[in-house]
Formats: sequence, structure tokens, C-alpha cells
Amino acid sequence: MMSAEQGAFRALADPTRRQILMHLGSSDMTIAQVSDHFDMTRGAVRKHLTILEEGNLISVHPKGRERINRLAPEGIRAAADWLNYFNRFWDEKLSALQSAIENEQRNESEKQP
Amino acid sequence: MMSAEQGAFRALADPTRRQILMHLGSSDMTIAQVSDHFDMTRGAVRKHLTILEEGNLISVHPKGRERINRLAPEGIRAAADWLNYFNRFWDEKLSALQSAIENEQRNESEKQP
DNA sequence: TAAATATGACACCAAATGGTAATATGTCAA
DNA sequence: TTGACATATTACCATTTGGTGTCATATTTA
Repeated sequence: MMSAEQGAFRALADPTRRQILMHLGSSDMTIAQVSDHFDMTRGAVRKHLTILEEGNLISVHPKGRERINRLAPEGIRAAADWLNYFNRFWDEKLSALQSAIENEQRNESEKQP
Repeated sequence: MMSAEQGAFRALADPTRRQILMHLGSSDMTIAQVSDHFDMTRGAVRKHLTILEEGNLISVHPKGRERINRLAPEGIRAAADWLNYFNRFWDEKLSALQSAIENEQRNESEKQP
């Protein structure tokens, strides 16, 4: 199939889809409501929503003849967790640099007793 | 041009590029060193590195006939910040839910004085 | 200087992507 | 029950993407 990150990152790559997520942050929406915010056909918007669902960035809830689209945490978490690995990486680099500077200063002060 | 997020998310969408980032987490590498880890031509790897650079996920440092590729924080930050907006969103929802539960319990206890 | 090495620059190809339009299906409401 | 409405399905199109191969250029190094 597709790893959790792959589905999420693939979905996040398109600016329209990221805008859809922002809109769904305000409230859940039907396909028609989402496509009101965009200058493209409902068909195109629906395709984007399908890809967002595949990435677990939204969940879809059929209700009568409508289809409610709702923001979902899972995919966002998957992507955020992946990125967080690198933030940890830089934090460590930064603290290593700080230790080095502190040692430098300690050595400097020892030179003039 | 391209917004900071767009470049970063576009670059992150491809699994090969995400793997490259992981490899560069271990150490800086030339194009040849990066492509040693993949079953594809140097040309293909170079294209991926270009897209990573455009997304500010790596910085490139020419050194003689070599080209050193190094992990860069900017793009990762841009993407992580964007995703973080939604994490904040859910944290608020969750705490609102908890408050609701607490109020519910308080109201319950008031029923039997 | 000549050969080996690392990369750059193209042209090309198949498949995926983002969009359209037309038509069909299911559901609500007068 | 008959429209009207929301969505589903399908076929089609242009562009982008991820890959290849070939040849050129620049830099070491024997």
C-alpha cells in the first residue's frame, strides 16, 4: 500500500489541498461548500478531497445525499512526527555547539590565572 | 515564485527525497555518495537534490569538482510550522472537550446535595 | 600533459497529476 | 411522484514528474 507518511506528504504537496485543510479548520463542510471557496469544478475539488482522505488528513461522513468532510488528526500527526525527527537533530547540533563554546570560554579563562 | 511551504512540501512529497534527507542526517554527502544509497542513476539523484535545494531542505556547497549537500533547517521549519497550526487546533478542541466533561461532572454532583 | 573523476546539460520517454465535461445515481421535498 | 439537488462515475486532455542515456565541462592526480 502506502506508508502513513507517504499518503500524508503526497496530499500536502498541493496548495489547493492545503487550503482545503485550512477551510476545514473553521468547520466541517460538504463537497459543495468546500468548492464554493475555489475557482474550479466540484469534480476537481472532489478529487482533492479523495487524496486528502487517502492521506488520513480528513475523514468523510456520508449523511443523506451529502458527504461531510472533517479534519482528521492522524495524517497530520504522521507528517509532523516525521519532520520532528529533524528538529530533534538540529536541537542536538545546537546544544553541542553551545557546549563547545562554553568549553572554549572555560579554557580561555584558565589561561590567565 | 513559490511560497516557502510550497517548495518544502513539494520536495517532501517524494519518498526518495525523504530518504535522502535521512541519509544527510548522518553526514554531509556529495552527489555520488548520496546516489550510492539508491538504485538509480546519478542524474536522477541530482534532480532530486535540486528539488530539495529549491525547497530549502538542503544547502549545496561546491568544493573543487565536488558538490557537498547538507541538511538545512529552513524548509523543514516552514513545513513543521504549517503543520503545527493544526496541532494547536486539536489541542484546543481537546481541552474544550475536557472542560465540557468537567462541567458535566460538576453539574452532576450539584444534583445531589 | 593525459587519464580518471565528479558533475552539468540535454533530449527524450512513460506514468502520474490536476483539471474539464458529460452522464448517471441516489435522496429530499413540494 | 416529480423535480431539484448533491454527489458519483467515466472518459478525456495538457502538463508535470521521475526516470533514462549521451555528451560536455571542470578538476584532480599519476
